Amino acid sequence: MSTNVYDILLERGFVEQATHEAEIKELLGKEKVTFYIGFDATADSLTAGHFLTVMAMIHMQRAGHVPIALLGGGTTMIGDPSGKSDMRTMMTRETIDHNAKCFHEQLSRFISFDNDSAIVANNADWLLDLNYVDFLREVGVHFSVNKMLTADCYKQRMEKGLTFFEFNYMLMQSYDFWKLNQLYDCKLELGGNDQWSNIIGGVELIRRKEQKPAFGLTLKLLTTSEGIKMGKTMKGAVWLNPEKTSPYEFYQYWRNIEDVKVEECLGLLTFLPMEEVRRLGALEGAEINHAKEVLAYEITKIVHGEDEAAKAQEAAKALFADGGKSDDIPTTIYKESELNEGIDLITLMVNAKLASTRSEARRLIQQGGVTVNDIKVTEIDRKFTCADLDSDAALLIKKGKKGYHQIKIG
RNA sequence: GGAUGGAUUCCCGAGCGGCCAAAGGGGACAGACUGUAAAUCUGCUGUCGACGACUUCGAAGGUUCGAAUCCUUCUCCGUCCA
Repeated sequence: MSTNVYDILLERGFVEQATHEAEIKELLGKEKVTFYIGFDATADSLTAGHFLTVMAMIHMQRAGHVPIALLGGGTTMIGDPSGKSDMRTMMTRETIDHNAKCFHEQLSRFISFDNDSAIVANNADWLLDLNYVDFLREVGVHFSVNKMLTADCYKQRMEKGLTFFEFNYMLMQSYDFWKLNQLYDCKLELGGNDQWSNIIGGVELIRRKEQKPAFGLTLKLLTTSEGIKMGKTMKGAVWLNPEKTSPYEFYQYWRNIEDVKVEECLGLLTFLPMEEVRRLGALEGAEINHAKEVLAYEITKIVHGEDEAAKAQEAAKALFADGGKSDDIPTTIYKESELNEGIDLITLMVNAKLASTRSEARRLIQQGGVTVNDIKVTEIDRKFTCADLDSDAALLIKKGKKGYHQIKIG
C-alpha cells in the first residue's frame, strides 16, 4: 500500500463526507480493512448510478481492502425513503431474490470474489427472521425519533407523508452494519451521499453496542449541473446490462455529457491517471469533444469490454463524423418481399422504436425531424421499397440529430 | 376514532354542468444556432384509418339531452383534534 487509498479517492473526487476523516485515513493506511456498500435490489440490473460506487469498491480492493457487497434482499422489502418524494412500490420476495442474483453476477465482472478478497452478503439472511420485540429492545432503544425526524433525508417526506413502515429503513440499515461488524469485523460503510443519515445511524449503533470504532464515508452523487441525478434519461435508467442499454447507447450517454462534468466524470469513472484527467478536463471549446470521446470509450471499456467499446466508438464516428453507416447501430431486417410492397415511414419508425406511437412519428416527420438516407422526408404517407435502398443495400433513418436506425433486407 | 381538505394528462398545477383532449409552468421531443455541450429562440406534447372519431380527470355506480365538474359508496393521502 504505497499510496493511501483515501488520498486516491479524495484526489479522484469520490469523497463527499466522512465521519472521522483523519482516523479513516490512518486506518486505511495501516491495515486491511473490511468495508461494505449496500445495493438495494430494486431492478434486475445495476445502473450507471451504481457504477460510481462500484468504482470506489474497485479502488479499495486494489489497495488491498476487502469489500462486502451487501445485497438488500431484506431492506428492499421496505424501500429507502431517503430523498425520495414518493413511496416506492412494494416488491415481492421472488423479484427481489432474482434481482439480488443479477446484481451479484454483474458485480463479479468488476470485483474479484476469489479467495475471500471480497464478500457477498444478503441482509435477507438476518432481517427477514427478526423478532420484532427483540429488535426494538436491542436496536430500537438507541434511536432518537426526535433526531431522526430532523434528518435531512426525510425533509421531503415531512410534507408528503412518511409511513412508519419506511421510517424503519434507517434502523434496518444500521442493523446491517452492526451485523456485518460482528460477522466480518466490517469497520467502514461507504455509500452515496444520500445515505449519510443511514450510515451515521450504523456507525453510532456499533459504537454504542460494541464500544468499538466504526466509520462511514459517503461518495459524490453524480448530478447534472441542474442537480438532477445522472445516469438516468427520461426513458429510464442507463443500465449496465447490455440487453437493457446497448453498449452503443451507453457510449452515447457519456459522449453527450455536459462540458462542465467531463473532468469530474473522468476522475470518478475511469482509471486514467489524474494528470491525464486534468489535461483532458482543461480542453476548451470544440476541443473538449476529444475528452468526451475518451471518457465514453474508457467507461464503456470497463463496463462492456474493449471490443464493445471500440465498436461503439466506430459506430459513433461513422454516423456523426463521416455521415456514413456502421453495422453496429440498431438495425431492423425486413423480408425482401415485404419491403417490396412498400412500407410507410411511420410504420418503419414505430417498428424501429424511433417513435413510440404513430402519432409521435407523424409529428416528427411533419416537423422536419426525420431524414432517410440523408434526405429530409416531410410527407407523412411516404412509402419505401427496395428501390429506395442505397448503395449499401440499407435505409438509414435518422431522427433528429442522434436517433439512428437502419433497415436492411434479409 | 372525530373534524376537515384533497386525488386532474410524464411531473407541478388551473378548471368546479356544455365554449374541455382540459389554462400555465417544468420536463421530454423536434427545428434554428452550434461542438453529438450549455444557453437562447420557435414548434410540439392522449390515441387513431386525423378538417373527424375514439379513450382520459383515484375506483365503481347514479342524476342529466350533456359530467373532470353534481349525488352515493369505496380506496388512498394531507392537516387538525383525541
